[in-house]
Amino acid sequence: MSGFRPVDPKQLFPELEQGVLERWRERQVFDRQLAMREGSPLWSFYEGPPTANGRPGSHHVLARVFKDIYPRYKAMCGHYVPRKAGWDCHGLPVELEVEKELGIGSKAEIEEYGIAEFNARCRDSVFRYVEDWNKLTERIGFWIDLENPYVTMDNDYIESVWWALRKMWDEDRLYEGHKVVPYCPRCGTALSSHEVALGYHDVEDPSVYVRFPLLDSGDGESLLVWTTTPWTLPGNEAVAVAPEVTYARVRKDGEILILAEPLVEKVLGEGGEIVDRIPGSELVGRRYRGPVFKLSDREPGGFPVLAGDFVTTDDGTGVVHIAPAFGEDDYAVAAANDIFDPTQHGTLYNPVKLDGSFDGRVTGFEGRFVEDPELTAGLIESLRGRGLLYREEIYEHAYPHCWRCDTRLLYYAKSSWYVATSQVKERMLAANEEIGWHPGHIKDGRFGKWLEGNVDWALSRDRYWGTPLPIWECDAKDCDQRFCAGSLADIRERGAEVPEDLHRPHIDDVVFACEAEGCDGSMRRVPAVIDTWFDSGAMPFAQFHHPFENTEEFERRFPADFICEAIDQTRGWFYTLHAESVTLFDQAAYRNCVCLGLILDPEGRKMSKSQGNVVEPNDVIDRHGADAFRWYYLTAQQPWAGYRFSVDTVGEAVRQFLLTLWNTYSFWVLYANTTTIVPDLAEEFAAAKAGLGPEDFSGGSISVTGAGEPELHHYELDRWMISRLQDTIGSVRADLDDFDATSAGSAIADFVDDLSNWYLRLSRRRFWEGDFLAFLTLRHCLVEVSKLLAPFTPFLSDEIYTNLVGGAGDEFKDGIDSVHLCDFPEPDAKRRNEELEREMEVVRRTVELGRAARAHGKVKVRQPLRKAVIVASDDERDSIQRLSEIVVSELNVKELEFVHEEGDLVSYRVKPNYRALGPRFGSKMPQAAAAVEGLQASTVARVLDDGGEVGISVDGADHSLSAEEISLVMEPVEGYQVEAEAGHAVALALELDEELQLEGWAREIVHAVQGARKQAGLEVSDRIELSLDGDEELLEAARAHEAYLSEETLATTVSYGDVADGAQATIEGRHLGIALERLDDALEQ
RNA sequence: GGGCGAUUAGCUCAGUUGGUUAGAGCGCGUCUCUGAUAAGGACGAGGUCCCAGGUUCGAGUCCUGGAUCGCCCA
Repeated sequence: MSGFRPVDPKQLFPELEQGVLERWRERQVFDRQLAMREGSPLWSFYEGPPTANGRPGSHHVLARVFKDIYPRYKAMCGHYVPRKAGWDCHGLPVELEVEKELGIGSKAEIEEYGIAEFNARCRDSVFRYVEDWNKLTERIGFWIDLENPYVTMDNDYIESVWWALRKMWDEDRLYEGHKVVPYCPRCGTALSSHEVALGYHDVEDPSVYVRFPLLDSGDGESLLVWTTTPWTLPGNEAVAVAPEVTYARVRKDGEILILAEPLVEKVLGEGGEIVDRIPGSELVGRRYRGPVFKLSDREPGGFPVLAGDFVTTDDGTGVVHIAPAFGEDDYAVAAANDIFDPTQHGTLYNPVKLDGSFDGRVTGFEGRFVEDPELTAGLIESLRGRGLLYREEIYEHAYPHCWRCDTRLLYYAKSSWYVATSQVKERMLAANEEIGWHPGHIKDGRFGKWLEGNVDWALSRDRYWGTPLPIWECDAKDCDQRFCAGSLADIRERGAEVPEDLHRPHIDDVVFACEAEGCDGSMRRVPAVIDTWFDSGAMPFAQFHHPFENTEEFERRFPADFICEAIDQTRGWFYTLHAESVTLFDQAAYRNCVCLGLILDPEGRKMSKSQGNVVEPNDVIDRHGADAFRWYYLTAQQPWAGYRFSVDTVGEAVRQFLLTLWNTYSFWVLYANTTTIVPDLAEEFAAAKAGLGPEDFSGGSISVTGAGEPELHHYELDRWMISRLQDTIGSVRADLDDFDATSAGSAIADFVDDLSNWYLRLSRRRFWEGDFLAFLTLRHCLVEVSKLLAPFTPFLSDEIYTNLVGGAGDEFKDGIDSVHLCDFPEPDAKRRNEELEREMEVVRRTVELGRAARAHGKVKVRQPLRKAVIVASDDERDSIQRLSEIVVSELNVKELEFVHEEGDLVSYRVKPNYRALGPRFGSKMPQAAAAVEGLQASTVARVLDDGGEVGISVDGADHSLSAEEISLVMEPVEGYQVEAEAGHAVALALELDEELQLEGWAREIVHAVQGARKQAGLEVSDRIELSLDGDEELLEAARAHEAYLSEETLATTVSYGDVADGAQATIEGRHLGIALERLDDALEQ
């Protein structure tokens, strides 16, 4: 092998990623991954279609990162994971964009402009930013098939949607209802409940208390009525009271007001006198003077008081004004009391036109828009002028607005087409039980509760750019013939031409003769389009044009194994998929759903354009790279918790993890490239000696070595690292199987930290000495980590993999030239050694304590010390002794001494093991604990050591305790310079003799010379001629350790006392002059 | 008004069936290491685990009530 691509330790990741992207394109890695897994068990992913008529933002990156990681993981685990992109095309947002461009704002203007041209513009605008989307998608490494996306406006897609509607029609699940619905007067269309849910804002409305004078009452009594929507008063036709509630006749300021008794004080305040109490039922049937406002077609007269079970005394007055056209309860109670006939058109009194303005009947307010504050003021003024206004106040409440155009919604009686989802509510709830929600509380919480409150889906929209509702009605007066098309063939069968474009207005031109007996009417399409959400919920089958073709493909991929969107889709896509799937196929559409939280700015505010706190994804990527962006999202916290996010927080993710990994990798490559190549034989020999065969190392195509042969304790370090790798692989798999990228990521980060800051730091010397086993171990770990990381950070991991396995010459023995074509690592129990991992933990803790002791004793690590005295239990002592070389060299001491019996350094303390004893002693635990702590520690130690049991007495009863129930803790005796934590301590012998002193100075000199080498710009492998001058004590130290000095600094000769001009150093106040010359230079002279 | 979630160090977050010294990273201060060096390590300061009750031998963890924030609904 011809070495490895040199690695720049200061590599800019965004640049690197461009190169990797290029390589993926050239080698067609994504296509090959798919091809390679074809025929394997399919793992199905559904892409929730975004709309490409806006630019993608950071929150889209979040979704796309999580949509990417699990499919990548499953593909590496051996599944075939096709990933089909999709685009959501229809709907109001698109229409609104076009309206804005055209400078128009009403349906009348659209129709004047022409539906054909309008929809053509919608079609064009849908993909306006698709290039931005495609670029960003590629740039962040989201692997999805953008070449063959499903497109909800395609005829094939529409035909599948029609098929679904026809199926529902055949099952009597599609019906026309006349209902009071939330209605946007600007958009001219009703909204479904999940759309309404999107648009609640807090608003301050004028609320009014209005007198409704009762007829037939001698002394001027009035019902007191409260409303927050004065514009509905012209539509008033009745009031409702709660029959069970007691109402009060209250005299105040010379008039009598009637309202619910519990509300008297709240509404009227002090000074009212209750003159009489009457049950609500007695009010029913009385009449008041109406209408409230002058109407050109209504004579003044008596309007009725009705009983309404929806009337409460929570707020208002307990007397509810009834405007049948403007409220669901109003409509129902009025219909029930024969105020109008719901089956007869025109009997419902509705003085508001579809555009939200009063019609000509509202005298004095004709043509005024009902939500206009000035109109409201005018209405209130009129009430005041006629002495009907009792009080006016500001009422703050949440009121629904149109989720797109922000117009206040009206509740308005309209006819609309519905899907009877409430019929399948129980089945939806049952299917929900099968879904794995992440986080889990969505199932019974937000989603489950939403399903329990299910109401029928208002499907139709009186708009233009959407899937046309495929229902035709006969236009003859008395004919109720209707027809729902479930395919293009259905239309052709009736002798009509199918237009090339199924959208309006072309489909509106499709007219058939009525098929009813003796009817000569024409069948015309109901002009509505359907809720866009129905389109996206239809994607499981419509993306394949099922059932007209690809039915097998649909069946293979249904239901999805995994979907993922932001949590706001609970009532959006998560619901529409579920509702359609249960209605059509009686099962859930997805098996697992990951919900993502919101993206907030660093102050915790929602990111929005108007606040100016939006982070542009490309800014993040240009600065830190896509992997950093991905890594941040994947590991910063549980994704559903939301993110406090800025360009800088992503930078932290880079420094902490990616750079650590990169440094480790670049270290390996640096030394691998400066090391000579030797036969594979030696490599195998060494590996065998370490208990590891060549099969234990991935790749296998490299051979590196040098002069050094590993020492025994190095094998332990290698084995430890390999064992930690198995552990990490196991937990990463478990976490990813559980859709927990966060935990998986932190397991990898922990491993890389161990690799870099323990394994590598302790092994550096082995690398510059050319210890092949160290090279193999580190390389193996890096290669395996690159596989673990491939779903997380696909760029960096592929860069590392291709270089370490393929080398500079791209020589891939097995043809696998990308990490993304690899199998995901599997843990190998044989190579796991938990005992060793525990031992290493003890060693690391000991070293940490020793370092702390040095810091406190103010002795540099470079200064060797005679010994470290370690307090440890027997087990721990064994561990430390087995790995004593590590401790000795890390602490830079000559020897270790162990203390495990009571003595100068340590005393025992006996502690109860609460976890073990708690269940046994229960409420007697405090006494038992006291008894244990009162035991003679050294005796207990001896007895337990011999495998015996210790007796205690609690409340007169004797108990014997085993070793597991008692902790023996060693504690350092006070008064010594030691570092201690629970049960462990390390003390250092701080006295220096001459030998130690000289050795310490020698190391200082090496350090100074290394600094000079570096300053002179030498390569790490350059040999030098070295001259030293200065303090005699230092020179003596240099002479005493000359071999060590030359070896460390690669000095072929060392001379003394003739340094004219060189580097200057000061060691503990003593002067040292250093001159060095690179050997080649020296030879040339 | 209802539902769901959150509240742990200055900041961002962990905290595994309840078990007796509550952790990490960043930031700050003091050292240190250095043939990975715009990194690494040690030490230190910094916590009424939102509050109040309760259950328990024992509560950051379980229960009840409340506060604040967020989301969702009405």
